[in-house]
Amino acid sequence: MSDSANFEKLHKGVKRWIWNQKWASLRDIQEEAIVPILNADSDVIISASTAAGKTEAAFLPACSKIVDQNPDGIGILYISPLKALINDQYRRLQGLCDILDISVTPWHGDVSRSLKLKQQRNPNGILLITPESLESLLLNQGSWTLKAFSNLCYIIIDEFHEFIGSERGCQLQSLMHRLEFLLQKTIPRIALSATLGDMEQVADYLRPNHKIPFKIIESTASHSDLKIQLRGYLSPHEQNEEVPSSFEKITNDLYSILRGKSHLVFANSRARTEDIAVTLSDLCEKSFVPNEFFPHHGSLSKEIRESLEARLQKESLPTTAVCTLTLELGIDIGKVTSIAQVTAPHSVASLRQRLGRSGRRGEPSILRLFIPEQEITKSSHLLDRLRVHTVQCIAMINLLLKKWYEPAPTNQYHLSTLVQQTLSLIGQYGGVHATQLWALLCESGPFSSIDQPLYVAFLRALGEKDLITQASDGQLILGAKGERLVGHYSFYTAFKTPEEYRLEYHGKILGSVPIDKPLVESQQIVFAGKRWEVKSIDHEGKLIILKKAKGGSPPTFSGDGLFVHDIVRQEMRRVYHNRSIPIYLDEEAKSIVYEGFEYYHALNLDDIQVFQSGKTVFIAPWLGDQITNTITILLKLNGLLASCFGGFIEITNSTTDEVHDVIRNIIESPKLTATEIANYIPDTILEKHDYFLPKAIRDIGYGARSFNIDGAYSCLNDIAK
DNA sequence: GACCTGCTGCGGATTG
Repeated sequence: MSDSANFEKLHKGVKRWIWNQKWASLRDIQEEAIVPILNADSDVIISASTAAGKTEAAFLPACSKIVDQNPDGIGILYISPLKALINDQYRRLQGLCDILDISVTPWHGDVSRSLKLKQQRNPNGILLITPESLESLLLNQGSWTLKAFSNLCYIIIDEFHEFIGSERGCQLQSLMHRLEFLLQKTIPRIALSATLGDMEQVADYLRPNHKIPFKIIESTASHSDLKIQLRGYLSPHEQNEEVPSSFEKITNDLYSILRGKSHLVFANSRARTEDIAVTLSDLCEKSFVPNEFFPHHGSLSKEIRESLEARLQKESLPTTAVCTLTLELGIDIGKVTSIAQVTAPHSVASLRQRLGRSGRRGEPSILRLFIPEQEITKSSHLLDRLRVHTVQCIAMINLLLKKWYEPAPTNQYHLSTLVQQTLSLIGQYGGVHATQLWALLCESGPFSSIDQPLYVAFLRALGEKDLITQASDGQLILGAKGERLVGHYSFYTAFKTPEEYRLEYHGKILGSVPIDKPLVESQQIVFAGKRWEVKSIDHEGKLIILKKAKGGSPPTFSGDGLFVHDIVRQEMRRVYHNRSIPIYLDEEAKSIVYEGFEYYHALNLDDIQVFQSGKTVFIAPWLGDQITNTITILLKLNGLLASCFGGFIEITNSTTDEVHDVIRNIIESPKLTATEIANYIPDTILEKHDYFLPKAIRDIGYGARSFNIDGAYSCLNDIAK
């Protein structure tokens, strides 16, 4: 530790723990974090990849501080998006905290009541909690919370990037703000984040009102080397027995490439995840070898997922997890040999996170993309001919190498979360004046897009639904319906979850399927990587009993669309324009992408954005889904039969002349606002509590989230020129 | 073409 300038500033117990670890030196982020955290006069953002020692960078100085000051009550509040991560960190912090004689308490829905009671009687040390459990503490135990946290020194937020831009992130911002208001002091926030994009934006999200300064600590340690291969697979036009489909070719290749070592296969959807896992497991059975391919996604039971995570962690048996974004998050599964991505990734940021899972000590990260495309026939669609899936992958890899990542959406209203936070505050204090609510939540809090008149209309709407009511002294209190809503445990989450049926075999729950995509008796399905038949359905108890079977395909899961960003589509256009074929393409992918380039230039898409094919007119904005959707709706409102897919707008039964006329008409007419466009959308209920709001208010949030007016008009202006 | 996260308080039975 002789090269460390700040090591001596740590508490002697902390230094003893570091010596016990036999570390040769502190990592760069750990060294740099010591002074700003000990000073405790600013927020700190520690940004580094997985396994770079972020946890220690935050806790070594933070623990030094609370041991030195020895405050009554809880000294450090750690907030995590995952219960599993709290359990991991609880184990990791034991050794350090034993030496320092400070207690660590995990606090989430699965933690036993006895452990919580112990902490409630004698609050102290470090508390590890989820946002939902913190919500419950503020709402139900306001006075205990005030006492327990009165000497709080730090709030540490793990996996902070997971929160940015979401309803849950907005809830977290509000909870931290409410806690500071309750304690009447500012608590330094320490955010641990992956290196994804603009760190100034991260700081802005960490403390939107900028009450104290922030310090950004980014790891300079470079990522390990990266090896990429993009493999193309053509699906034959006509399905027959002799020619294998691209799915068969992909699963055969996955089997031969991956078997024998440990890997992650990202397949983008739960249905495809199940399909691939069961096909690979069938291949093992056919070859009389033990199965080593297992699915992992959010609809599988906790037991099934945890046993797979444990098998990966143990590293004693070769194990490949075919997974959705569940294994992209920070659960500790060790490193795998390689990553396989089947079909194009949704975002550059998620591709980066997935890559971070591969590359054992000193080994390079290995990424193989398996991208299917359709064989071209006379009737092939424009998107197939342009080979957009393959080109999207190339564009995303280009951006990944440039270290560009999708920024989080800003200026969202999060009205549903505002319903939750308003009710929670009223529940916490018993009665609150409207002006106090607005001052806390909107003026100084995270809902800064909401001005006073809008909030008054919003409160009136809650009153009409009997969620709140006004007492004789003018204070707002919970209405009968509000009491019921706030009193139920489902109130603590900011996000909506659909109703589900549980799937059971031999008394064991395997997982769940959404209720709006029902299964029928004797239907054969694939689930948890195995084949089943539905034996019986108990609609009352929402339970489906399974028996073993031989056939079947995965059930339908529900989900929303995901937006591709403007920069990705612009990079795709650059790829077409340059016609450069990357060296990491295999022969099939090369010829596929070559076909796409030829078609792009045959249509002269470098110069033309509107073109006709038969009775259909296409528009190629080369922009993200948000702007493309906005333009599509503007065209529809002007009488065209427009729809969009994959970044292209398709107008049936029209001509380029007619489309140009309509575009001219749109840009010469008064510009519509996002809210005005949302007025035309019949169903704008998206988030958990949207149902309580009148359409006029809901549309404000919906419009801001779904449309980009300036982007759409500027694109239409370009086309008109 | 479509991802993920999370949750209380109480009654009653059982055990030491």
